[in-house]
Amino acid sequence: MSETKQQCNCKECIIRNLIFAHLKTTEFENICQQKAEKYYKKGQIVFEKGQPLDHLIYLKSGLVKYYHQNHDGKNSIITISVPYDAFPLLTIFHNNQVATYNMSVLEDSTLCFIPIELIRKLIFNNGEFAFDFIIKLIETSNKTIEHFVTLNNKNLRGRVAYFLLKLSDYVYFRDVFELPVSRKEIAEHIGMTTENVIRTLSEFRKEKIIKINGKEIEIIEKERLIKISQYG
Amino acid sequence: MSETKQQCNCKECIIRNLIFAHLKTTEFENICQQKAEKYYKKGQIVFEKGQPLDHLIYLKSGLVKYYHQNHDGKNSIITISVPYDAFPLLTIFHNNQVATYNMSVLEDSTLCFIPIELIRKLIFNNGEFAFDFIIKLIETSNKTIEHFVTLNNKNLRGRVAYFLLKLSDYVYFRDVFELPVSRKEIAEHIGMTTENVIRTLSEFRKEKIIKINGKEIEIIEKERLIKISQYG
DNA sequence: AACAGGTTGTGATATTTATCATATTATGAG
DNA sequence: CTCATAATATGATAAATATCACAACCTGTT
Repeated sequence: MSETKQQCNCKECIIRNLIFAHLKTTEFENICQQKAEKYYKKGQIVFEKGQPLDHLIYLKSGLVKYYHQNHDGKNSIITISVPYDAFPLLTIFHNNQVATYNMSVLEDSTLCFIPIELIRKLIFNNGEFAFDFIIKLIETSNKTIEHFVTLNNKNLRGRVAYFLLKLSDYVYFRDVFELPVSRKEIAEHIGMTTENVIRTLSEFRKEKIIKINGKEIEIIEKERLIKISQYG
Repeated sequence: MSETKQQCNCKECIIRNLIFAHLKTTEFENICQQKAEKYYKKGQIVFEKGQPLDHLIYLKSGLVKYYHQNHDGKNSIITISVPYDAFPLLTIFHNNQVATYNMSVLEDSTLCFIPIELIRKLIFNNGEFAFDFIIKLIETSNKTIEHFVTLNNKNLRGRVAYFLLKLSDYVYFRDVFELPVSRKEIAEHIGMTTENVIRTLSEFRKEKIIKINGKEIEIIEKERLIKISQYG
């Protein structure tokens, strides 16, 4: 991890439209001055369970995961989060500002750190900001809960199909992409074993639904994948 | 459902300490005047997916469930919610104020309806309220997400044990209680089939971990149940 | 180049869970 | 009260998934 020399001036930052849309100029400049932008290399850990969390950490570019580590060493990936995703809002002000799960970086990423204290003051002093913040919070937590409910109703093939479609539709916006995670991590996200994820991907390949070339996936028959995802 | 004649005067309402701790007297009186208290009988539906939701509906007494209805008619219970639980906060301001899941009443219950518009105004005008609201939101959504992650790492016996312990420790605060839900609903909450929930409860009975008398459950060997829950 | 360690891949087998069938017992409606 | 229906219960079997074993390949390091 290293702070970049050239920090963003925040003027055109996308996050501004998402949760900082209703800040006064001075408020925004204050945030921009106190923020810290940091660059993480693939695989680096941003924070771990038990660690104090006194910044709102949002993703500017790259890809990250939030995950639980279980007693027996197995992980559960709670969510894979794209730039400007609102998930980080769920990590702050929680559990006395001590992390209850881990965050690490799946692809080289730029993260923006904003002191929680600033966010707290904004909530207290700027009702419009507070409202935007609440809306985002509610949307993102319902989305995450929905994810788990959805998974619970799918079998192995359905889960793998669902995961591939999510990457295609919400992360890469195309039908050919490099898997940003290992088969093991897919398993940790959809609640299956690594072997069965590999096997299912191979099945899809044999059925000519997808092409596989190492980490590269090409979705050939999207319609069938959608069918399988819905219930297969 | 029927409105009760004698409405609560809100003076000693527990919710006041939870999310309305920092209201001015006038603000609180305003809420108290505009709220509506309603009584629901066991089994009644409070709202369904697709229905407009323009009230914050919190539970004063009784027990409720929030649940998804799947395409094939099967349900998934997202959470079972006790009085003054913060889960209702997640239901408002979401999806253009249209419900994305259902809510129904597990035991005869008294619900308090507060117009969302009042909440919105409070968020805008009272920073302390907004902050309390956000804290509760974050706590409850993390708790719900944690629930699903936890379940994913348990087998059938572990899930049933976990469910019984939750009822004992967070709902009834004792080791003897009446199950507020059918075996089918337990299955819908922990993601298993009804038959296997029944079978597992019978197993626990045969192993003298619990006693079963219809809906009444008595936990005899709590330590073993905890062990099974942790990983059985 | 050689090695260690992790990832991917596949088959055989064991285990877990779901499904189907059927009986018994509650519960609610009329 | 009586019937219909749902809930509980249990066994037999089928299906899904996990586990174990092993090989091939890739990647980074010395």
